[in-house]
Amino acid sequence: MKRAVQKRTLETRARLVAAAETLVADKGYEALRVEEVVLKAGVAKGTFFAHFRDKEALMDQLIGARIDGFLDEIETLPPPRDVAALVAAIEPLMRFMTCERYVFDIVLRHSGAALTEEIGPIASTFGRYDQVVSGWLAGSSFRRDVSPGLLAEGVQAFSVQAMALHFCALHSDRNMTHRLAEYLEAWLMPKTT
Amino acid sequence: MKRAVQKRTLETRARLVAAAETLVADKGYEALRVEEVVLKAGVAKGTFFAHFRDKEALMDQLIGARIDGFLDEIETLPPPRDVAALVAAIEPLMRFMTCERYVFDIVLRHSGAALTEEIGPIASTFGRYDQVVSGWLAGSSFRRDVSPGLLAEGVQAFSVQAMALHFCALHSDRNMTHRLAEYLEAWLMPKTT
Amino acid sequence: MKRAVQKRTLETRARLVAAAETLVADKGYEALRVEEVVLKAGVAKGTFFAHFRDKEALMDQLIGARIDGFLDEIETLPPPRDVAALVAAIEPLMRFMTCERYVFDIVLRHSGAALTEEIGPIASTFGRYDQVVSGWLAGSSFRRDVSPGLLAEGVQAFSVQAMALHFCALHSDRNMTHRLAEYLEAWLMPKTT
Amino acid sequence: MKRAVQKRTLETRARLVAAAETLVADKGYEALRVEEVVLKAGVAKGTFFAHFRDKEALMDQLIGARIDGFLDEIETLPPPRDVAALVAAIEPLMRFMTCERYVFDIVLRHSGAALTEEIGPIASTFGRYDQVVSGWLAGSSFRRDVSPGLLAEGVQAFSVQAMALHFCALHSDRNMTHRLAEYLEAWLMPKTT
DNA sequence: TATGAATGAGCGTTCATTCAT
DNA sequence: TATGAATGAACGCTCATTCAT
Repeated sequence: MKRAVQKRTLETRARLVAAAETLVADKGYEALRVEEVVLKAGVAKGTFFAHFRDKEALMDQLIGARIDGFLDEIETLPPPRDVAALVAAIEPLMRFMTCERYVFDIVLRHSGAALTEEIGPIASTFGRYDQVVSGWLAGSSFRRDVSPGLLAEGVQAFSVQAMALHFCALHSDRNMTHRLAEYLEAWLMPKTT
Repeated sequence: MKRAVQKRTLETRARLVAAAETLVADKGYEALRVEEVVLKAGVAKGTFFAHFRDKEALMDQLIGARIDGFLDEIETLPPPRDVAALVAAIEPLMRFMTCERYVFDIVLRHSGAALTEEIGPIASTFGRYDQVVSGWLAGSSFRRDVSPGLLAEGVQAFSVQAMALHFCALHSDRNMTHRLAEYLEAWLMPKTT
Repeated sequence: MKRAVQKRTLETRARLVAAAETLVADKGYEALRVEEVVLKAGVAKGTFFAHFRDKEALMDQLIGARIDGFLDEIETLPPPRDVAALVAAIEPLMRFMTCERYVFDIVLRHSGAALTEEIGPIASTFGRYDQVVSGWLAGSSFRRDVSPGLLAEGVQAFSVQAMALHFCALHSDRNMTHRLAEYLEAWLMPKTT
Repeated sequence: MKRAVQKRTLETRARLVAAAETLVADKGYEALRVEEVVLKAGVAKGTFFAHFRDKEALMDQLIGARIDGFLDEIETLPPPRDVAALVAAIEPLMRFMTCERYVFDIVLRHSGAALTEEIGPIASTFGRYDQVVSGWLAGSSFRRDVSPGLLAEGVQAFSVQAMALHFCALHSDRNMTHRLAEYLEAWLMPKTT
């Protein structure tokens, strides 16, 4: 009995998410309006707020799902052997995160939450991300004098830095990944001197 | 004649800034309202926008000035010999930048602008910051296999990471600097492998 | 200079009130929607709330103005010589106040506020009302063993009672005034023990 | 079989009422939410509306029961000999009715319903109240030139007036009863002139 | 009877920004 | 430059009530 009810709930929630995704695909994340979402989903406004604490919660859900998709993709890849491969693996995800300044801001705002108790969709992806990268770095030819976990955190820090600069400098596509590559070369490679 | 006008202009601007600073000291940055600023400064709302492109421009001014103050302090310090000293030197600045999530967000938003043409107060401070840190790292016992400029960018990336996590994890004061120290140990020390 | 600005303000306010009055004439007070008012007045929603604290404040204004109109009428009348004349004088006002349950409720809610500092339009009319009735009762053949002011308060109390019952009992028009007449006969006439 | 069902029905209803009373004792009448009632009672929202036509019906029930309690108390009293005694007898009831503006509004809304067919709990209490007061006034030294029934209605009218003013004027406790005493002195006492 | 997800209209609010004077 | 009324698009929220199961 409880199941049946939950089913309806899940359906409604799915309808809201689907409607939102359609709208995002059309106009982007920043332009998303709660009004339009409920209209397209064919539900009442109150229903929206019964499912999502606020608009930001929907964004968390939406963006988190997208990131998870990229991580699924990334997890299928073999551990990168060098920085170039690592950057290439991460690139699609970074490109998504920087598709809109608005998206990047949201991601950043949730980036550290992984350490808190109330973990939302985006925050969870950071956990996955760390695990994946840590795994790669654990059994690799990369630097080994520090723990893979710390290395992974550094990769995250440099990724964020590269993405942040992406919004300021001349927006050539190459810059972001090139900059990241340069960072990681210095961060991950065993001492060559 | 021109001078007289400029003088009045500067006075008005100064009055606005002073009013804003008083309000910030009282309620913090996020709670600052243009309404209150013009009220306290004794000018009309329209006047505000004759002096500042938008509210963000005032924030830029306000926060930039504070950061510059910290940098003045930092520049008087002798080059740090180890990571601990480096972290200690940076700490007051980091503490200010994380006094409010809102402030941190603004700082981040302007952090990369240094590479752009239109450089605002906050962006300028990043330039100064980079120079100071680069200078420190240039003639030091820290890692030398990469350029001081790149090293400085790394210090910035890790600082941001540490500050970002500060807002999520359990907010003990120690965490932020400890985490940064750990990062920088791995980033700045000559690799021993 | 200040005057010119105030003029615009007053015009806008007048436009809002006029729009509201048109809508009320059409659909009644309860059906009044802020949305429709601003639409008809051709102003932004924010403007409405810059002029009226909330919807209730507009209602206060609207209903207060109507009551004032009735009081203007009442003031032109000669002091009533008997209860029948008194009731007849008051009747149009009572009829307005009971035109909608919603209106009566608002009037009641503001009825006693005359004694407070923050006196709104409706509350002010109660002051006028009291003065008018007191004046009538002062030099009259009505009961004189209590002050005219107290007598007037009693008239108010019985009017309210009659109106309140109007909404419950069988809604014949005669009831309200008849009941009031009966009350006032007992309240105002010299006691004959 | 029917009995068993009725029993369960009554139990559920009692649970709802008990839950509501607890909540009211805690936060007052106005803050009562159906949501919280069903939560505390451990039933579904729909169940609430299977037992009460609407929220107002529960309020009617709740407040009516309280008033009945006061009337029980009042009925044990000997007929008051003077206005002071009468006011003292009524005072606890008036104090309850003015414990919240919200309560007073509800009471008022139901006050005249006694004359209608569909008599709810609160309306019934007004019937009792009228009977009690009429009884007191019937065989008393109070005014006798008008019927006890009419006198009782006047007492009601003045009580309402006193209570209404209680919400506006300076909220000293004395005002309400003092004002009522003054009213009733003029309303109930035989002509003294 | 019981369930509880869904309804839904509308209010209040926000506040940086604009523009006619 | 200065003025300050007006803008305006959403968001959040409310919460009693309904209805399909």
